[in-house]
Amino acid sequence: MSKPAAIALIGPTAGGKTDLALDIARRFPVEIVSLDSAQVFIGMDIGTAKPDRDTLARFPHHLIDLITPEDRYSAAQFRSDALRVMGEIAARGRIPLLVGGTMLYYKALVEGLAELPRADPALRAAIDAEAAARGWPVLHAELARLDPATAARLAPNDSQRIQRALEVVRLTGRPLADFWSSQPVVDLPFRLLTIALAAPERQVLHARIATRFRAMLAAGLVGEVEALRNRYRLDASLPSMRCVGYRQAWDMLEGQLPATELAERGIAATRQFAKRQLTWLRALREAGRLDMEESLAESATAAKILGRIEMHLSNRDATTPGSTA
RNA sequence: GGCCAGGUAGCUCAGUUGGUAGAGCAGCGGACUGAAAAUCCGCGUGUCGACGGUUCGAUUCCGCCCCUGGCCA
Repeated sequence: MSKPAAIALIGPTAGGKTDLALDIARRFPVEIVSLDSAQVFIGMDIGTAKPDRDTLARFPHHLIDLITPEDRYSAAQFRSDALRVMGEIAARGRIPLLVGGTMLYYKALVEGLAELPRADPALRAAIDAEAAARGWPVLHAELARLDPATAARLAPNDSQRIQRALEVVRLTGRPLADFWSSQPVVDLPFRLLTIALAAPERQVLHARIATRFRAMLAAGLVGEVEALRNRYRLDASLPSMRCVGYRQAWDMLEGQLPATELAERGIAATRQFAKRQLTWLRALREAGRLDMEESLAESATAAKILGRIEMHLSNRDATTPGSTA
């Protein structure tokens, strides 16, 4: 019994993933599954570079527009949603094509996660209040008593991870490492072909990022954020409003950022985001996770990738070539 | 043309009572298990505008020149 095929197309922002995904969708019986932590938000369209209505009508995307910007999503939620949706697609006789740049989600899907308690908003609020009063290093010191191993690998100012580690240990009485060591080894129920769309030269990537962000502003990004502020109860600490572009537009609307600096700040934030994605990509390459790594700089690249996908799809089970379907 | 204030890292600037200089931002590298487009860690040699002079030694003092901004003609 061979596993169904699936494809993942990952790469840095502004790298050309979307266009290539549509090429693939025209050629093969795939359904696109978004691998993107920002496109899950309803109403956040311009700044997350969601495909337009016509494109979405022709090529339905899964796992976009799942929650409002008031709500929170997570890697664990993604993993469970993605596995469900991928199973449904395969049951229809089609092939899931994951497309996006949220590398933690990719990793969570492929490697799985420990069986940890989910986020507890009340506890997090309490921890935030403590941190505001005493500072994160103090909480880091507290963590060192409750979960020394985790505290040792976290910096005293790593607010988010200190908070999470404290949350887990206060909720369960067990340190994080405990959960990690009993984490089940994942056997992904798909034959996954992972294609990394490598960034072009840094200069070229930066130019593309600048052009794209200016286009977002021209398309009304600030108006989009204003409309969201009017419609929902939002604040600057929400994950939605911390997304690249949205954070800067928010700051401008709050009078914290001069309008003349919006473009520059948004572009810089996007570059920094892309750089972190590239660090992930290098780590994934070194871990042997990438089946193929191509740059769109060459005109022949798309054809090469399509060819590789064709091979992957015709190969019913690469690990046991002799098996019958 | 005269006077004043400046010319120091990619940008904005600090500083050196003369011993060749450091912040923020940007950039680069890294980490990453329910917020991940998040969060955090590390990395600072640059003709100190040019040319002369004084000095053991000048980015610092002096002279002259160039450039920028402002004011006055």
